[in-house]
Amino acid sequence: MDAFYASVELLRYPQLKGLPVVIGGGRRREDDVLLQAAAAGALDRLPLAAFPRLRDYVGRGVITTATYAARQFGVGSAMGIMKAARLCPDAILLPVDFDEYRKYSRLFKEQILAIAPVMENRGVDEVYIDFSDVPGGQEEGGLVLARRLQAAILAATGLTCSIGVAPNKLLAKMASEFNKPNGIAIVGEDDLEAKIWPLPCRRINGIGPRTDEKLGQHGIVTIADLAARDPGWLMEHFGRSYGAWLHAAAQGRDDRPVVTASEPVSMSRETTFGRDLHAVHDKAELGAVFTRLCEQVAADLARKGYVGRTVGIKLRYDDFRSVTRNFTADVFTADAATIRRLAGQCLKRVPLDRRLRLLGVRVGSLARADEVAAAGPEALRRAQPRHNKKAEDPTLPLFDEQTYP
DNA sequence: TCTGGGGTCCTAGGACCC
DNA sequence: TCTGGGGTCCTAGGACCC
Repeated sequence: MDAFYASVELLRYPQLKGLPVVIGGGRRREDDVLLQAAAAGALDRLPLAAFPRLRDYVGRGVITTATYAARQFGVGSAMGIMKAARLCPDAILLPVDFDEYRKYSRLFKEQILAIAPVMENRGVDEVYIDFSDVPGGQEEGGLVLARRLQAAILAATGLTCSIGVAPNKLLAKMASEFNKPNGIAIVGEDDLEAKIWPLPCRRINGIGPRTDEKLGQHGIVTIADLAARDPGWLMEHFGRSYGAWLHAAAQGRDDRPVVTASEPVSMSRETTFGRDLHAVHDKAELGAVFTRLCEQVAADLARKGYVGRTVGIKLRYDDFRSVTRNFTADVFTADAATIRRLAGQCLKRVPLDRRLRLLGVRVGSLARADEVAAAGPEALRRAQPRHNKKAEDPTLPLFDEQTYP
């Protein structure tokens, strides 16, 4: 979807069309004007002067989406809002509204599923679709079907999207970037040299800033540069597995299937504080946040019907270094108090001499709650407990009577 | 003026088992 | 006195993605 969050906001605030608008940060007191207008049902009549501006922002947020008009100023996603405010102080800043984006996410995916049922979710605004067995999917190299999808999505949501059609996911993803916004690009096996190789390596989905930097140090800038390297050399410098993948990706090779269903591996909640907190000095505040995060993860697990046996914490110090601690128990849980107690044990294993800017709680090793319950309480315990010194702590419960009363 | 939140996958080393 | 091979599970950190 094109500039998805921003485009969804423009549906509510059509008067912002064409203006530099960015989405980011949390809701602030200054944003109450938007809430009041929403309550009055007058969002589309709200005068421009009433909207919060980037220059008014105080805090630690980042930009999640910028309209194309805002991008003209060099403002882009993942950029700190304070930095963006210097580039374009007059840009309108709207708070993120995930519920609204999820609503439109469901809408556009419904449209796709009705036409092409083999669809893989890649987050709230992106999917892979297998055209292979869709009637007409091969017409004009996929162009006909792509147009049909765009039309259906626009009619149902008022939103535009960009589609890349290619023999595999790797190339389709790159192709989808070629004609944004509201574009279609078709890339075949024969187009590799002309359309893919001239691109910078960073455009490959799976090459991030770190790898790009390292490639650059070896004089590898474009995908053509990468394709020209010996696979053995790549494996030496980037590891057996990643090196082999880099080689294959540069040749446009990718045999990953379109995966239509998947189970979550973990669920987590984390928060960055308005100011850095000290473990001793701000103990009460920190403890309250910690408890709330555990309650939120527990609620997420319950709502989605999962239990987990690995509880972990993440914290980020004022110097931005992060550490994590995990603990895998013998029983599955979705209970906030149990999660809080296990996470608390994790917290004791981490140095707390610096101020903290972020705290997070995670539950992993997930299983479906109904399946675990059906297996019976005895099955909750692992048949043969692994050696895990912390798991042998006699103060820890053998059975989670909160989750399985 | 620093740098969100929610995820996945991979790696490397240690513990343990057969 | 020296020291297997294959495997699983767990932890911590890191790269990457949306």
